[in-house]
Amino acid sequence: MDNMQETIWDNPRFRNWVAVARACQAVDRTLSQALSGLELKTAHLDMMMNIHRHPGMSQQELANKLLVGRSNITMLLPQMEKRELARRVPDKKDKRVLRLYLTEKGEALLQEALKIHLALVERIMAETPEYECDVVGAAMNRVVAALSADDREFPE
Amino acid sequence: MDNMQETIWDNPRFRNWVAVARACQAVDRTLSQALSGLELKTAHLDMMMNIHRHPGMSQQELANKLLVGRSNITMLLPQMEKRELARRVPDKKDKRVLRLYLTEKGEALLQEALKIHLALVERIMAETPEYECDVVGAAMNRVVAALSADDREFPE
DNA sequence: CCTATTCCGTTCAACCATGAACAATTTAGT
DNA sequence: ACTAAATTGTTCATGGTTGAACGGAATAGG
Repeated sequence: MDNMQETIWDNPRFRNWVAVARACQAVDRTLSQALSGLELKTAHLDMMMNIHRHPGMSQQELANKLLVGRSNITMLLPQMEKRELARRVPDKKDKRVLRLYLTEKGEALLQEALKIHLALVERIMAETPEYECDVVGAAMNRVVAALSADDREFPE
Repeated sequence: MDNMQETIWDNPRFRNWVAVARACQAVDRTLSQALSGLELKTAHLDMMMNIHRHPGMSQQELANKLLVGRSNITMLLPQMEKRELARRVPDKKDKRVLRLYLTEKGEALLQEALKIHLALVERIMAETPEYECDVVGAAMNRVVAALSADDREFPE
């Protein structure tokens, strides 16, 4: 009768999601170590990846994409500006917003970091055939969609 | 010619892994909010899940499973002891180790938290057929295996 | 038996992330 | 035009996480 509490571990969706969370944490930790040679934190890399993909985005838009608070962006940006990896340009139309761009130095460092990141991803996915990777990615996109449906709009 | 820098986004493994990391972060954030009603943090839930599955484990073993430092366990445990959710029992054989157990109150709270967690997982996985969930879980287990192969032993 | 090494848990200082409160600016309602 | 509400970025106090250094305890090798 007490096996009711055990039932949850036999639930396929639950057990498999736990595997996802576990893998994600392990990869994050490994990536952090791999990036230490570039004096780069994963938070900075995530920012640079998004600014690279969407030049001129505001801090608010960046915070939404990274799923963090605006204050987080405010705290992290000065470090990147001092290293001359990114710039904040005031918007002409709206004097409240600052638009973000990567410098040449930032783009160069991003490429180095992406090489490391790509190498790690290919190592952990080496045993997984490409069509299975697509199945995984599609499932994860549905996860994000399911959450953004209720929570709020989720721009892409 | 500058499309070389874009190539990485076209890499299936990289793009799909980014989706995994994104989904994981979104779910973590949503779960944190969902657990706030129980006055419970995800870190505490992870600890309780592992202690429930492996009663009598040491703090060191717990830290290894959670992929965190030992100090993290030391900082978190007193809060749970004050709430009478867990106990630390000195080992008779080895006076260095403290063995961890959940109290009745802890087990009860864990069941409540797992209901919330399960409901969330089933919501985000609702659109994904069960056999695809297994594909995802198997791929993630290979990820952990690939990392633990080089880094260190990874007990399960 | 004695010493060196290893292991477990703790402490502490430094670093990060978070969310509420705030000033400046824009937008909406009337 | 004018006030009220909403938006953007910043500041700050709080709490969480980390890694190095430490003391106590067990183990290995003479």
